[in-house]
Amino acid sequence: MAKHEAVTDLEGAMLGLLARGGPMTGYAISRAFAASPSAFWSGSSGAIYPLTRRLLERKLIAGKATANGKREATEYDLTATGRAAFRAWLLDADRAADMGFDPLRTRLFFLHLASPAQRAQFLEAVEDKTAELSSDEAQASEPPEDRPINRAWLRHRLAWIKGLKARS
Amino acid sequence: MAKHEAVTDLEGAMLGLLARGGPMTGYAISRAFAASPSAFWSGSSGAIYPLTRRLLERKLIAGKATANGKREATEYDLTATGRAAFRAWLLDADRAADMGFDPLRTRLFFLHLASPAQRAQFLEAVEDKTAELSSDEAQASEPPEDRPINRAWLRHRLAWIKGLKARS
DNA sequence: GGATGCATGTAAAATGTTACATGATTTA
DNA sequence: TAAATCATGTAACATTTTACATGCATCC
Repeated sequence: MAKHEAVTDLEGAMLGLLARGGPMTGYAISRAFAASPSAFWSGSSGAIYPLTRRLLERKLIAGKATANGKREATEYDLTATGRAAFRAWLLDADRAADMGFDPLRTRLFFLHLASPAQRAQFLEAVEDKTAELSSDEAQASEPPEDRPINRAWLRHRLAWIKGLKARS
Repeated sequence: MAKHEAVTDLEGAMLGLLARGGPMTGYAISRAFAASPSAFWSGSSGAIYPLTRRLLERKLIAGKATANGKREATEYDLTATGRAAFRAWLLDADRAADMGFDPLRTRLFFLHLASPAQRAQFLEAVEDKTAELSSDEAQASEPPEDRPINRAWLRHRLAWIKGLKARS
């Protein structure tokens, strides 16, 4: 698995979208990121279109003109090289085990600097908003395949928050 | 709370380090980020020194020359404005409730594309590496105040992984 | 005396954000 | 026919990474 095939997490996720539901237009990829409940990747056109160009240059994806009804568009799909790069990214347990960026965890390191009342109010608000993310309305915009994964993640996060409240 | 005081998460975390254990030199701030178990922020000098300059310009921190033994250095601490900005960042429940970036969650959306054997091997490896992060050796480099927070986070993550294995 | 740690930075490069811009098609 | 959605992009800007660079102090 050559180093020159290594992809970033955004690239890996984009290749994953194509592996799972491709071929897709740049616009569809953009919408998929924007629909994610995480605000971490905006899925803006300023991120997606330059990225598709780079992946085309590296021959990890290939474009094909299509006439979707009346509207013309370019749909992208994985090449064989792209599929290999995606698998290497997907099964990279070292990177998967990293703690990543968690805006709640980051704040907890400093939460003892706030008053007990502020802490309680904060945890209560975070718990409410987290519970909201599990609601059917919030999940309606997510792809059905993603929902159980996010649900399980949120369930464990709520358990964590409950523990924090009990110990605070 | 004026908009011009709004800080990013890296800025908030840096202000938090000073609020918790300041005053600190740029180098000490850099080491603190580098010692974090999360690889998300490298804490490189190329990130930290320009950031301290920006926060100085915004008057959220103030520098003071010190003679720490023989070695001369500049130590930074929060200003009153900086403390207010830190508190606004710390207690922002909307941002705290975001799902952030989780390299495992990101991969799970696509893990069904791998074979059952690959999936099992992957989850096993991630579980092992996650358990390692809870070990005393791994935690030795973290500040003592951070350890229980990371321990609890890792405990809930391990429960999640166990659930994934059971359902896979 | 050499390695390690403290301390501070810069330079080049890549990445990603917000905002701007255009135009076609479909739906209400 | 007006608004929303599809579709593609660029420009300016900020941030962050990797790599390079320097010099002093301390420990072995």
